[in-house]
Amino acid sequence: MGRAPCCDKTKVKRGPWSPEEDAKLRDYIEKYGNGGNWISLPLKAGLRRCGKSCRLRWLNYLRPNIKHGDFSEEEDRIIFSLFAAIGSRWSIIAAHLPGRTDNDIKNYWNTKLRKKIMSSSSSSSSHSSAAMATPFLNPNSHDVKRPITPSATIAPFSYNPYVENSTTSLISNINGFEADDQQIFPFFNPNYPHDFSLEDMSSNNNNNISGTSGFLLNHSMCDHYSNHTNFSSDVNGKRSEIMMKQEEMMMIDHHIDQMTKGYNGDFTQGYYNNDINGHGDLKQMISGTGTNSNINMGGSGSGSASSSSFISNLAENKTSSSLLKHKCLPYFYS
DNA sequence: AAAAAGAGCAACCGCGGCATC
DNA sequence: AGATGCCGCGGTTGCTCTTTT
Repeated sequence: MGRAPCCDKTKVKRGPWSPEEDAKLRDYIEKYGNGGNWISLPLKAGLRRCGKSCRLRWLNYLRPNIKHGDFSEEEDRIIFSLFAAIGSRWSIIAAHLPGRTDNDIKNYWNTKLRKKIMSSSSSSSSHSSAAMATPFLNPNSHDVKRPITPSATIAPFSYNPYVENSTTSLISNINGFEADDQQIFPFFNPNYPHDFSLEDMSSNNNNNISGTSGFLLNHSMCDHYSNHTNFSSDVNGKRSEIMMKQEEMMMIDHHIDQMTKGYNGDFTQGYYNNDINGHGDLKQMISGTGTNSNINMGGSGSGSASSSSFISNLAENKTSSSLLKHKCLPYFYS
């Protein structure tokens, strides 16, 4: 006994949308929105279409700021990296590519990128972004563990104290990796003989990971740092790994350093801001509460320090137990 | 020039999860 | 607590256009 159909298929039009239908749908949504109910929308908008079809048409084609056309190399790189990290969760990947839809990315992957990977994986020792994603193409691989799906671990939209918007953050979704380090590491980093720290990168000028965007922190590291702050890998009772950009690691490092040295005042003055770290996760990641506790860099407080001086200032404050010295997995996206 | 094969992509389908009753 | 309805997602289909034979 299956689910009842969402609409009467014999009474709705199917197949390609005409310009007239597009105009009706666009006009209606621009005036009234979808009213929180796609099923009833077609009737109100004067369309003989299934509500799901309307939703799809709007989200994938008519919505403002949709980007059509060729993907850039940077977008390729982001897709490869995220695919390597989280697999075929297209909506999450799409959230990191403004203007691109999950459907677009999925199609692009199936028609272009997968072939690119196949050719890349056949060449033996590639360190390319494409090669990083190859493990997913071989589900029987003994070397690689796929992350189990979020639905099997935690609800995808359940509260996550590390993020302000759980629906769009990669960090929230990386919680799907409910596995231990030994499983995660070879999966995520199949092309590197060992893992790297941020310090390795700066001191050795290690070209192998030039272009990396950040690191995957395993839950052991998160647990370690939970001694200093509320920064912890425990989310809703589930252990999880966290992806962080280099500057985010530096900021947390500095925060911990200050606390270790006895500073226990309010970390309210912002050198945290979106301009620097690119997304809004860090604030709650550091504070654990989502209320205040931003890090105080100790500068003028303008919050507008340039990213480079800001990072170098932070790097000078590294402690011996620095986060920056931990071996982590490099990852590659914007 | 015509047929076949391949590529690209919009749209459909059904399932899982969440919200509500 | 269970039933129901809706949304969102990922896999798949099938149409159209292009390339190859």
